Amino acid sequence: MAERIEGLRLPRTQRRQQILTAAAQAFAETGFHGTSLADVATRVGVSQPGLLHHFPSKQALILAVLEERDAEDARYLDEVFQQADPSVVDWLVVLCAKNAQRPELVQLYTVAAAESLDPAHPAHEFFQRRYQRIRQVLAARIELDQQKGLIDPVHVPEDLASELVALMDGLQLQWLMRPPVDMCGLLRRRLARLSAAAGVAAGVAAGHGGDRSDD
Amino acid sequence: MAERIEGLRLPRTQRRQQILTAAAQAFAETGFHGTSLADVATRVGVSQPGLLHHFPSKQALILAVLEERDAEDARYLDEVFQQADPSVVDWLVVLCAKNAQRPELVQLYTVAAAESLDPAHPAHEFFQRRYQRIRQVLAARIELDQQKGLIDPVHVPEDLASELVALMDGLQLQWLMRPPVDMCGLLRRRLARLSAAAGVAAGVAAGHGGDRSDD
DNA sequence: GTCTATAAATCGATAGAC
DNA sequence: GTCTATCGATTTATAGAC
Repeated sequence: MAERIEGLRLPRTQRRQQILTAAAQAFAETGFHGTSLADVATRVGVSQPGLLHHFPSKQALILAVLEERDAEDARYLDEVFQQADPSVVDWLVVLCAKNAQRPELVQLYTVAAAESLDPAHPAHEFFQRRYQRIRQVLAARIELDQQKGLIDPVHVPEDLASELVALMDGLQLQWLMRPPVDMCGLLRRRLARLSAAAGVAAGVAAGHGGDRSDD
Repeated sequence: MAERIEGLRLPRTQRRQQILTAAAQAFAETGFHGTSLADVATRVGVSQPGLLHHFPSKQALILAVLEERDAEDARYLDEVFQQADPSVVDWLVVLCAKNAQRPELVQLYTVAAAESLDPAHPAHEFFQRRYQRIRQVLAARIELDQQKGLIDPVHVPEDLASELVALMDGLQLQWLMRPPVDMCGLLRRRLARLSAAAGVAAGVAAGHGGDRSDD
């Protein structure tokens, strides 16, 4: 958006938002090393030093992009689940449905997470902390769901959290490829077995199971 | 390995192997765009034009690396399962155990697959074909296992194939981070439920299930 | 807040000697 | 098969005018 108008002066926050949006797209497509500041600047319609006026370095730019998107996500999920704290299944299904509407953002995180394995990558520590945090939050929710009888108590919460995060990451990758897999459908079916099994176990009590074997 | 000896002349195939090894490490660490030919050349102990004598371009180099490693993998798996065709569970467990011994290679594929989402990436078509092929092969094996009663027939083979590939990819990513997750342990436990469930279903016949709820 | 100009380094790739 | 030399383009970042 926005045709190039040379030297047009914009309010600080507005220009910053433009830059963050353009940078997110660029980093998603070509990664950190494959993206030049000139790429981003051109998308915004600003000169490359003009871009560096708002973010002091390329490293600062990608970190700002990642943190801004995380904060945006947190706001969205807080809004959807205002009062009640949702079950793990509901939480992940809503998140996946949201992600299905923004492939660029999913690609940004897929690419950046992989790149960040390099200790010299600017987002290396960011992603290490992020994965620890996500697993912790998810494990805590799993434990709550287990107490409510929504998830089979045989699962170790931390293990199931790692598995579900892995599944989502992997499905996102294949969903971004061609032909795309049915990311949300596959996740939903996997999650349905978690709750269905616990429902059977909790509802029928112990001693005799349902007809459905397993997943 | 190999301390730098200027101008040392090596046989074609040997030098090519050196280059492929060094390039695999470099691309794994910093990705395609983040790796320079000079990086790779220095690791090998050769000049940058000397490197380009063996591979005509950077693009040709990364493609050669990826194809060579795929072929190596195929040879290894053929060797392990010489006569019998293994079950899906055995096949994936062996593959995961092998991968656990070579984090650099796992990282190469994790990073390259994510980068390759960009249509302009040299390995874009390579990875699209690769994922299609892997899912097909895995789905065919799943179908065979289902006929043998090793895997619950409720699963759509193509769907389970996508899910297992996703799980492995995602676990690899978390295994490469710190703290690392127990990649093979988590995979094994997930796979155990696939076979245990079918075992129960097949062994006890239909109509009444076991005590174990689900996964 | 945005620009032009430019520094200083590095990139992939080629030419040609040995 | 390997090198030195080099081209031409691109990179991040800074200096300073407006």
